[in-house]
Amino acid sequence: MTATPGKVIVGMSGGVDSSVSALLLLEQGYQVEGLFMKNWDEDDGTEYCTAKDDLADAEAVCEKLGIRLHTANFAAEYWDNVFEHFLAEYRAGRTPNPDILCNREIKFKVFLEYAEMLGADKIATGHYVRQGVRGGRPRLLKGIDVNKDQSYFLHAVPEAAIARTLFPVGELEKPEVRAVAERHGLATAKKKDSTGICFIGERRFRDFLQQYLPAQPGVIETPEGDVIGEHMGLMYYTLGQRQGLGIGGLADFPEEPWYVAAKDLERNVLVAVQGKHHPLLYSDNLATEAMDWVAGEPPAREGRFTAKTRYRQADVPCRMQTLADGGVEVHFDDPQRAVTPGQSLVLYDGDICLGGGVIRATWKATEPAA
RNA sequence: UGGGGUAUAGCCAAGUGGUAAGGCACCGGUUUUUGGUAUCGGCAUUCCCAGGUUCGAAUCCUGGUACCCCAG
Repeated sequence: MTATPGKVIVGMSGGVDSSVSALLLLEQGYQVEGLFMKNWDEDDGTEYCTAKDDLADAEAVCEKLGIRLHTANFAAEYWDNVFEHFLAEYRAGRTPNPDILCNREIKFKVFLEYAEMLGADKIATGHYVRQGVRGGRPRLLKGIDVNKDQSYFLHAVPEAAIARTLFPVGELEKPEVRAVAERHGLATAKKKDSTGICFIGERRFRDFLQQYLPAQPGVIETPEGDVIGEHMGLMYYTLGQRQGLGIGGLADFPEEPWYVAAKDLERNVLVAVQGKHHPLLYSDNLATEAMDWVAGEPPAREGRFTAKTRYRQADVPCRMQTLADGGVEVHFDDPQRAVTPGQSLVLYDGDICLGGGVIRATWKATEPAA
Protein backbone atom coordinates (compact mmCIF):
# COMPACT_ATOMS: atom_id res chain seq x y z
CA MET A 1 0.00 0.00 0.00
CA THR A 2 1.76 3.09 -1.17
CA ALA A 3 0.36 6.34 0.05
CA THR A 4 0.05 8.99 -2.57
CA PRO A 5 2.03 11.97 -1.34
CA GLY A 6 -0.16 14.95 -0.68
CA LYS A 7 -3.35 12.98 -0.53
CA VAL A 8 -5.50 13.83 2.47
CA ILE A 9 -8.91 12.54 3.52
CA VAL A 10 -11.06 15.07 5.31
CA GLY A 11 -13.60 13.84 7.79
CA MET A 12 -16.72 15.60 6.53
CA SER A 13 -19.47 15.91 9.10
CA GLY A 14 -21.72 18.11 7.05
CA GLY A 15 -20.83 21.10 9.18
CA VAL A 16 -19.14 24.35 8.33
CA ASP A 17 -15.84 23.54 10.03
CA SER A 18 -15.04 20.42 8.04
CA SER A 19 -16.35 22.09 4.88
CA VAL A 20 -13.90 24.94 5.24
CA SER A 21 -11.13 22.52 6.20
CA ALA A 22 -11.52 20.77 2.87
CA LEU A 23 -11.59 24.08 1.05
CA LEU A 24 -8.44 25.37 2.75
CA LEU A 25 -6.53 22.17 2.04
CA LEU A 26 -7.49 22.38 -1.63
CA GLU A 27 -6.16 25.92 -1.70
CA GLN A 28 -2.97 24.69 -0.09
CA GLY A 29 -2.50 22.26 -2.96
CA TYR A 30 -3.41 19.00 -1.32
CA GLN A 31 -5.17 16.26 -3.18
CA VAL A 32 -8.36 16.27 -1.13
CA GLU A 33 -11.12 13.73 -0.74
CA GLY A 34 -13.84 13.60 1.86
CA LEU A 35 -15.23 10.89 4.05
CA PHE A 36 -18.64 11.01 5.66
CA MET A 37 -18.96 8.66 8.58
CA LYS A 38 -22.19 7.28 9.94
CA ASN A 39 -21.45 5.64 13.24
CA TRP A 40 -24.83 5.40 14.87
CA ASP A 41 -27.55 3.15 13.52
CA GLU A 42 -29.97 3.12 16.40
CA ASP A 43 -33.07 4.93 15.28
CA ASP A 44 -35.39 5.69 18.11
CA GLY A 45 -37.77 7.43 15.75
CA THR A 46 -38.21 10.40 18.05
CA GLU A 47 -35.69 12.51 16.22
CA TYR A 48 -35.82 12.48 12.47
CA CYS A 49 -32.54 11.56 10.98
CA THR A 50 -30.25 14.57 11.00
CA ALA A 51 -27.54 12.29 9.62
CA LYS A 52 -29.47 12.37 6.35
CA ASP A 53 -29.32 16.16 6.21
CA ASP A 54 -25.69 16.14 7.23
CA LEU A 55 -24.80 13.75 4.44
CA ALA A 56 -26.69 15.90 1.95
CA ASP A 57 -24.76 18.96 3.14
CA ALA A 58 -21.44 17.13 2.91
CA GLU A 59 -22.35 16.03 -0.62
CA ALA A 60 -23.30 19.56 -1.62
CA VAL A 61 -20.02 20.95 -0.31
CA CYS A 62 -17.94 18.27 -1.99
CA GLU A 63 -19.70 18.85 -5.26
CA LYS A 64 -19.07 22.56 -4.98
CA LEU A 65 -15.42 21.94 -4.26
CA GLY A 66 -15.19 19.30 -6.93
CA ILE A 67 -13.86 16.61 -4.64
CA ARG A 68 -14.85 13.03 -4.14
CA LEU A 69 -16.89 12.02 -1.08
CA HIS A 70 -16.55 8.56 0.38
CA THR A 71 -18.92 7.21 2.99
CA ALA A 72 -18.30 4.67 5.69
CA ASN A 73 -20.18 3.13 8.55
CA PHE A 74 -18.23 2.43 11.70
CA ALA A 75 -21.28 1.85 13.86
CA ALA A 76 -20.02 -1.53 15.05
CA GLU A 77 -16.71 -0.08 16.17
CA TYR A 78 -18.46 2.86 17.74
CA TRP A 79 -20.78 0.62 19.70
CA ASP A 80 -18.04 -1.73 20.90
CA ASN A 81 -15.29 0.75 21.64
CA VAL A 82 -17.20 3.85 22.69
CA PHE A 83 -20.81 3.25 23.55
CA GLU A 84 -20.36 0.12 25.66
CA HIS A 85 -17.84 1.93 27.78
CA PHE A 86 -20.14 4.94 27.97
CA LEU A 87 -22.93 2.77 29.38
CA ALA A 88 -20.60 0.98 31.78
CA GLU A 89 -19.50 4.28 33.23
CA TYR A 90 -23.06 5.40 33.75
CA ARG A 91 -23.86 2.08 35.43
CA ALA A 92 -20.98 2.77 37.78
CA GLY A 93 -22.55 6.09 38.74
CA ARG A 94 -20.07 8.22 36.87
CA THR A 95 -20.58 10.74 34.07
CA PRO A 96 -18.51 9.79 31.02
CA ASN A 97 -17.47 11.95 28.10
CA PRO A 98 -18.03 9.71 25.08
CA ASP A 99 -16.60 12.15 22.55
CA ILE A 100 -13.14 11.88 24.06
CA LEU A 101 -13.18 8.14 23.49
CA CYS A 102 -14.80 8.61 20.11
CA ASN A 103 -11.88 10.72 18.98
CA ARG A 104 -9.29 8.26 20.23
CA GLU A 105 -11.05 5.12 19.04
CA ILE A 106 -12.91 6.20 15.94
CA LYS A 107 -11.84 9.43 14.31
CA PHE A 108 -8.14 9.06 14.98
CA LYS A 109 -7.95 5.30 14.72
CA VAL A 110 -10.58 3.61 12.60
CA PHE A 111 -10.91 6.62 10.34
CA LEU A 112 -7.16 7.02 10.08
CA GLU A 113 -6.76 3.36 9.14
CA TYR A 114 -9.54 3.68 6.60
CA ALA A 115 -7.86 6.72 5.09
CA GLU A 116 -4.65 4.75 4.72
CA MET A 117 -6.61 2.13 2.88
CA LEU A 118 -7.87 4.81 0.54
CA GLY A 119 -4.29 5.69 -0.20
CA ALA A 120 -3.95 8.82 1.88
CA ASP A 121 -1.04 9.53 4.16
CA LYS A 122 -2.84 12.17 6.16
CA ILE A 123 -6.28 12.89 7.43
CA ALA A 124 -7.86 16.21 8.33
CA THR A 125 -10.71 17.23 10.60
CA GLY A 126 -12.55 20.42 11.44
CA HIS A 127 -11.35 20.54 15.02
CA TYR A 128 -10.22 23.81 16.51
CA VAL A 129 -6.77 22.65 17.53
CA ARG A 130 -3.32 23.01 16.03
CA GLN A 131 -0.54 20.60 15.48
CA GLY A 132 2.78 22.35 15.92
CA VAL A 133 6.33 21.71 16.90
CA ARG A 134 7.43 22.65 20.40
CA GLY A 135 10.73 21.56 21.88
CA GLY A 136 11.64 19.65 18.77
CA ARG A 137 8.60 17.40 18.67
CA PRO A 138 5.08 17.56 17.27
CA ARG A 139 2.58 18.77 19.80
CA LEU A 140 -1.16 19.10 20.17
CA LEU A 141 -1.82 22.81 20.63
CA LYS A 142 -4.91 24.77 21.50
CA GLY A 143 -6.83 26.34 18.64
CA ILE A 144 -6.24 30.01 17.92
CA ASP A 145 -9.86 30.73 18.79
CA VAL A 146 -9.75 30.27 22.55
CA ASN A 147 -13.52 30.29 22.62
CA LYS A 148 -13.72 27.27 20.31
CA ASP A 149 -10.59 25.41 21.36
CA GLN A 150 -11.30 21.67 21.20
CA SER A 151 -8.04 20.26 22.49
CA TYR A 152 -9.99 19.07 25.52
CA PHE A 153 -11.65 16.48 23.31
CA LEU A 154 -8.45 15.39 21.60
CA HIS A 155 -6.15 15.00 24.59
CA ALA A 156 -6.39 11.20 24.47
CA VAL A 157 -5.29 10.95 20.85
CA PRO A 158 -1.73 9.69 20.60
CA GLU A 159 0.93 11.94 19.19
CA ALA A 160 1.51 9.65 16.21
CA ALA A 161 -2.07 10.16 15.08
CA ILE A 162 -1.94 13.90 15.74
CA ALA A 163 1.20 14.13 13.65
CA ARG A 164 -0.63 12.61 10.70
CA THR A 165 -3.60 14.96 10.94
CA LEU A 166 -4.17 18.42 9.54
CA PHE A 167 -6.34 20.88 11.41
CA PRO A 168 -6.85 23.80 9.02
CA VAL A 169 -9.45 25.70 11.04
CA GLY A 170 -7.38 25.51 14.19
CA GLU A 171 -5.48 28.48 12.80
CA LEU A 172 -8.67 30.54 12.45
CA GLU A 173 -11.34 32.14 14.55
CA LYS A 174 -14.82 30.78 14.07
CA PRO A 175 -16.21 33.95 12.48
CA GLU A 176 -13.44 33.80 9.87
CA VAL A 177 -14.37 30.21 9.12
CA ARG A 178 -17.96 31.19 8.46
CA ALA A 179 -16.81 34.13 6.37
CA VAL A 180 -14.66 31.88 4.22
CA ALA A 181 -17.56 29.47 3.77
CA GLU A 182 -19.86 32.29 2.79
CA ARG A 183 -17.35 33.82 0.40
CA HIS A 184 -17.12 30.50 -1.42
CA GLY A 185 -20.82 29.85 -1.36
CA LEU A 186 -20.64 26.69 0.71
CA ALA A 187 -24.04 25.35 1.71
CA THR A 188 -22.97 24.98 5.31
CA ALA A 189 -21.89 28.61 5.79
CA LYS A 190 -24.76 29.52 8.04
CA LYS A 191 -25.52 26.10 9.44
CA LYS A 192 -25.91 26.01 13.18
CA ASP A 193 -23.09 24.34 15.09
CA SER A 194 -23.98 20.79 15.92
CA THR A 195 -24.26 19.73 19.53
CA GLY A 196 -24.93 16.61 21.49
CA ILE A 197 -22.87 13.44 21.48
CA CYS A 198 -20.90 13.21 18.27
CA PHE A 199 -22.65 10.92 15.74
CA ILE A 200 -25.64 10.55 18.02
CA GLY A 201 -26.80 14.13 18.24
CA GLU A 202 -29.00 16.14 20.50
CA ARG A 203 -31.35 14.10 22.65
CA ARG A 204 -33.54 14.47 25.64
CA PHE A 205 -30.77 12.96 27.61
CA ARG A 206 -32.61 11.13 30.34
CA ASP A 207 -35.01 9.60 27.84
CA PHE A 208 -32.06 8.56 25.73
CA LEU A 209 -30.25 6.88 28.62
CA GLN A 210 -33.43 5.24 29.74
CA GLN A 211 -33.45 3.20 26.54
CA TYR A 212 -30.27 1.51 27.70
CA LEU A 213 -30.29 1.86 31.46
CA PRO A 214 -33.54 1.00 33.24
CA ALA A 215 -34.94 3.36 35.85
CA GLN A 216 -34.03 2.80 39.47
CA PRO A 217 -36.11 5.23 41.50
CA GLY A 218 -35.07 6.40 44.93
CA VAL A 219 -35.25 9.46 47.10
CA ILE A 220 -33.49 12.79 47.06
CA GLU A 221 -32.14 13.94 50.40
CA THR A 222 -30.42 16.95 51.87
CA PRO A 223 -26.99 16.33 53.42
CA GLU A 224 -28.83 16.33 56.77
CA GLY A 225 -30.98 13.43 55.60
CA ASP A 226 -34.27 15.22 55.01
CA VAL A 227 -36.15 13.63 52.12
CA ILE A 228 -37.06 16.38 49.67
CA GLY A 229 -37.92 14.54 46.49
CA GLU A 230 -37.57 11.47 44.32
CA HIS A 231 -35.12 10.60 41.58
CA MET A 232 -35.53 8.18 38.69
CA GLY A 233 -32.14 6.54 38.93
CA LEU A 234 -28.77 7.90 40.00
CA MET A 235 -27.29 7.39 36.54
CA TYR A 236 -29.61 9.99 35.07
CA TYR A 237 -28.06 12.79 37.10
CA THR A 238 -24.66 14.37 37.31
CA LEU A 239 -22.90 16.50 39.89
CA GLY A 240 -23.78 20.18 39.84
CA GLN A 241 -26.99 19.49 37.93
CA ARG A 242 -30.01 21.68 38.56
CA GLN A 243 -32.55 20.80 35.88
CA GLY A 244 -34.63 17.69 36.27
CA LEU A 245 -34.67 17.39 40.03
CA GLY A 246 -38.29 18.49 40.22
CA ILE A 247 -37.89 19.97 43.67
CA GLY A 248 -40.42 22.76 44.09
CA GLY A 249 -40.89 25.18 46.95
CA LEU A 250 -40.50 23.74 50.45
CA ALA A 251 -41.97 25.46 53.47
CA ASP A 252 -38.89 25.47 55.68
CA PHE A 253 -36.24 26.17 53.05
CA PRO A 254 -35.08 29.30 51.21
CA GLU A 255 -36.18 30.06 47.65
CA GLU A 256 -32.94 28.96 45.98
CA PRO A 257 -32.67 26.18 43.40
CA TRP A 258 -31.31 22.74 44.27
CA TYR A 259 -28.21 21.15 42.77
CA VAL A 260 -26.89 17.59 42.82
CA ALA A 261 -24.02 17.40 45.31
CA ALA A 262 -23.43 13.66 45.55
CA LYS A 263 -24.66 10.19 44.68
CA ASP A 264 -24.96 7.60 47.41
CA LEU A 265 -24.87 4.39 45.39
CA GLU A 266 -25.08 2.17 48.47
CA ARG A 267 -28.41 3.60 49.50
CA ASN A 268 -29.55 4.70 46.01
CA VAL A 269 -29.94 8.23 47.34
CA LEU A 270 -29.30 11.43 45.45
CA VAL A 271 -27.95 14.19 47.68
CA ALA A 272 -28.95 17.74 46.76
CA VAL A 273 -27.96 21.09 48.20
CA GLN A 274 -29.48 24.50 47.84
CA GLY A 275 -27.75 27.43 46.16
CA LYS A 276 -25.35 27.52 43.23
CA HIS A 277 -22.37 28.07 45.48
CA HIS A 278 -23.03 25.61 48.26
CA PRO A 279 -19.68 24.46 49.71
CA LEU A 280 -20.45 20.81 49.05
CA LEU A 281 -20.41 21.56 45.32
CA TYR A 282 -16.74 22.48 45.44
CA SER A 283 -13.52 20.52 45.59
CA ASP A 284 -9.89 21.48 45.16
CA ASN A 285 -8.21 18.10 44.74
CA LEU A 286 -8.69 15.20 42.43
CA ALA A 287 -7.09 11.96 41.35
CA THR A 288 -7.35 10.44 37.88
CA GLU A 289 -7.23 7.01 36.37
CA ALA A 290 -4.22 6.27 34.17
CA MET A 291 -3.44 9.27 32.02
CA ASP A 292 -3.40 9.51 28.25
CA TRP A 293 -0.34 11.62 27.55
CA VAL A 294 -0.30 13.03 24.06
CA ALA A 295 3.45 12.51 23.99
CA GLY A 296 3.10 8.97 25.28
CA GLU A 297 4.77 9.79 28.58
CA PRO A 298 4.32 12.28 31.40
CA PRO A 299 5.91 15.72 31.07
CA ALA A 300 9.51 15.94 32.18
CA ARG A 301 8.60 17.93 35.21
CA GLU A 302 5.85 17.87 37.80
CA GLY A 303 4.45 20.94 39.44
CA ARG A 304 2.49 23.86 38.16
CA PHE A 305 0.29 23.61 35.09
CA THR A 306 -3.18 24.66 34.11
CA ALA A 307 -6.11 22.33 33.70
CA LYS A 308 -9.70 21.95 32.66
CA THR A 309 -12.17 19.63 34.30
CA ARG A 310 -14.74 20.08 31.55
CA TYR A 311 -14.99 21.37 28.01
CA ARG A 312 -15.15 25.14 27.47
CA GLN A 313 -13.99 25.92 30.95
CA ALA A 314 -11.25 28.49 31.39
CA ASP A 315 -7.94 26.88 32.32
CA VAL A 316 -7.32 27.05 36.02
CA PRO A 317 -3.94 26.94 37.74
CA CYS A 318 -3.04 23.78 39.58
CA ARG A 319 -0.21 21.64 40.91
CA MET A 320 0.21 18.18 39.40
CA GLN A 321 1.94 15.13 40.69
CA THR A 322 2.13 11.75 39.00
CA LEU A 323 1.03 8.58 40.74
CA ALA A 324 2.55 5.12 40.60
CA ASP A 325 -0.50 3.68 38.84
CA GLY A 326 -0.17 6.04 35.90
CA GLY A 327 -2.71 8.53 37.14
CA VAL A 328 -2.08 11.97 38.54
CA GLU A 329 -3.15 13.91 41.56
CA VAL A 330 -4.04 17.55 41.03
CA HIS A 331 -4.47 20.32 43.54
CA PHE A 332 -6.24 23.44 42.35
CA ASP A 333 -5.27 26.84 43.66
CA ASP A 334 -8.96 27.65 44.00
CA PRO A 335 -11.82 25.26 44.69
CA GLN A 336 -13.61 24.13 41.53
CA ARG A 337 -17.33 23.69 41.16
CA ALA A 338 -18.83 20.28 40.44
CA VAL A 339 -15.70 18.39 39.47
CA THR A 340 -17.26 15.13 38.34
CA PRO A 341 -15.90 11.57 38.38
CA GLY A 342 -16.05 10.10 34.89
CA GLN A 343 -15.32 13.42 33.24
CA SER A 344 -11.76 14.11 32.19
CA LEU A 345 -9.06 16.28 33.62
CA VAL A 346 -6.94 17.77 30.84
CA LEU A 347 -3.58 19.37 31.57
CA TYR A 348 -1.95 22.22 29.70
CA ASP A 349 1.42 23.82 29.62
CA GLY A 350 0.65 27.14 28.04
CA ASP A 351 -0.95 26.32 24.70
CA ILE A 352 0.35 22.76 24.70
CA CYS A 353 -2.20 20.09 25.53
CA LEU A 354 -0.27 17.54 27.55
CA GLY A 355 -2.94 14.94 27.98
CA GLY A 356 -5.53 13.94 30.50
CA GLY A 357 -7.30 11.23 32.36
CA VAL A 358 -10.67 10.26 33.73
CA ILE A 359 -11.38 11.74 37.13
CA ARG A 360 -11.56 8.98 39.73
CA ALA A 361 -12.06 10.88 42.97
CA THR A 362 -12.31 14.42 44.26
CA TRP A 363 -11.95 15.90 47.72
CA LYS A 364 -11.32 19.04 49.68
CA ALA A 365 -7.94 19.93 51.13
CA THR A 366 -9.46 19.87 54.56
CA GLU A 367 -10.68 16.31 54.07
CA PRO A 368 -8.56 13.17 53.93
CA ALA A 369 -8.00 11.66 50.50
CA ALA A 370 -10.52 9.06 49.46
C1' U B 1 -68.99 15.64 66.34
C1' G B 2 -66.92 21.26 71.43
C1' G B 3 -63.27 25.30 70.45
C1' G B 4 -59.52 27.64 67.23
C1' G B 5 -57.02 28.05 62.47
C1' U B 6 -56.07 27.64 57.15
C1' A B 7 -57.81 27.35 51.93
C1' U B 8 -54.14 31.94 46.01
C1' A B 9 -50.45 27.97 39.79
C1' G B 10 -47.39 21.47 40.15
C1' C B 11 -44.89 23.34 45.00
C1' C B 12 -43.52 27.44 48.56
C1' A B 13 -45.76 32.14 49.02
C1' A B 14 -47.11 37.91 48.86
C1' G B 15 -51.52 40.39 48.53
C1' U B 16 -57.17 42.48 53.92
C1' G B 17 -62.04 46.95 48.67
C1' G B 18 -59.14 49.35 43.01
C1' U B 19 -58.39 45.16 38.75
C1' A B 20 -53.43 38.47 41.02
C1' A B 21 -45.76 40.03 43.65
C1' G B 22 -41.69 36.83 43.92
C1' G B 23 -39.19 32.13 44.14
C1' C B 24 -38.83 26.91 43.01
C1' A B 25 -40.47 23.35 39.47
C1' C B 26 -41.85 22.74 34.46
C1' C B 27 -41.77 24.10 29.10
C1' G B 28 -39.33 26.72 24.97
C1' G B 29 -35.10 29.69 22.78
C1' U B 30 -29.75 31.01 23.13
C1' U B 31 -24.79 29.25 24.53
C1' U B 32 -22.29 24.29 23.66
C1' U B 33 -19.31 18.35 19.17
C1' U B 34 -20.15 14.84 26.44
C1' G B 35 -23.26 15.20 30.73
C1' G B 36 -24.01 19.52 33.32
C1' U B 37 -23.70 24.83 34.09
C1' A B 38 -25.21 29.75 32.52
C1' U B 39 -28.61 33.06 30.10
C1' C B 40 -33.29 34.80 27.85
C1' G B 41 -38.48 34.02 27.38
C1' G B 42 -43.28 31.52 28.63
C1' C B 43 -46.21 29.89 32.59
C1' A B 44 -53.52 31.78 37.48
C1' U B 45 -58.89 36.63 33.01
C1' U B 46 -58.58 34.21 38.37
C1' C B 47 -57.86 33.27 44.21
C1' C B 48 -61.91 25.89 47.67
C1' C B 49 -67.48 25.99 46.14
C1' A B 50 -72.33 28.64 45.93
C1' G B 51 -74.89 32.97 46.82
C1' G B 52 -74.87 38.25 48.53
C1' U B 53 -73.09 43.65 49.42
C1' U B 54 -70.44 47.21 46.16
C1' C B 55 -69.21 51.38 40.50
C1' G B 56 -65.48 47.68 41.74
C1' A B 57 -64.36 41.57 45.77
C1' A B 58 -58.78 36.99 46.48
C1' U B 59 -59.95 40.77 50.12
C1' C B 60 -66.47 42.39 53.29
C1' C B 61 -71.20 39.24 54.48
C1' U B 62 -74.04 34.36 54.44
C1' G B 63 -74.11 29.20 53.68
C1' G B 64 -71.41 24.94 52.32
C1' U B 65 -66.83 21.78 51.60
C1' A B 66 -61.78 20.18 52.72
C1' C B 67 -57.58 20.03 55.66
C1' C B 68 -54.82 21.27 60.26
C1' C B 69 -54.42 22.14 65.60
C1' C B 70 -56.17 22.10 70.69
C1' A B 71 -59.62 19.76 73.45
C1' G B 72 -61.32 14.52 73.77
